Amino acid sequence: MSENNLFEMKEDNIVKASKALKAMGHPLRLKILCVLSDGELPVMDIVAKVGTTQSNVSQHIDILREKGILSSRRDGSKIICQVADKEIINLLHAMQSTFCPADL
Amino acid sequence: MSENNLFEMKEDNIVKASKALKAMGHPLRLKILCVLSDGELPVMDIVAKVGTTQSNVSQHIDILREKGILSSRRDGSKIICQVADKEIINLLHAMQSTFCPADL
DNA sequence: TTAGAATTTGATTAAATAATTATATTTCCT
DNA sequence: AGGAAATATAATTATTTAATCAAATTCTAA
Repeated sequence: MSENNLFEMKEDNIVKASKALKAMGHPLRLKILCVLSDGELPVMDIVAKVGTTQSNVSQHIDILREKGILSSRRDGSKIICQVADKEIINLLHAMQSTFCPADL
Repeated sequence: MSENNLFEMKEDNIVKASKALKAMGHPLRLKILCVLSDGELPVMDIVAKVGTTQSNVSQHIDILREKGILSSRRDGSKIICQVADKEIINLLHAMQSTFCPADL
């Protein structure tokens, strides 16, 4: 009987999930998440790895933070960033096997 | 030794995945995928379920199709749509448990 | 072969997003 | 206190994206 669609088709759930997806669906932001996939890094290191300006990275980090996908803490003068939780890491791995199966 | 970031940090992989994510990261498009999560449906039925115009749905379906997330076939006068493959379904389930854990 | 349903396409306009540049803030160090 | 490093914010402009509406296709069935 369970005619149960994904997200129960509840508007709130769908909006929430689509916001998170949109946040991850920008090449620079996805790259930032990938760079953080095996550990936390200060912003300056992320900037060095992804190859754009500090300001640009900072703005994108903010977007990821707002959506709860990335978290950060201060350590002295640095802000250390990491993927928010293990669920997101899992999700990233699932995406890798979905979209880049050849690279396994 | 394996300093291996997700997607191997290859630009191509990242661009490809982020495009797919962006395609899913729109509330109407995600809703369409959810509606299709337990089976194929003709466009008109999708329109009825998601509540917007036929033209709008058609355009969004097109975007999903372009990115390989949704596939369709003709059956008589109708176009029947379905989620492209099981990997995508899995991904949608992973997203549900990541973003809507309360609803399990 | 024409009428009519189902779907797509195109044009227009409105709205959201992104990159850039410059400026501000915070913290550390001396 | 004052200067330098690390990060954030703001304003501007360019680009994308979305919704709407009208017109065009494609197919079916009579």
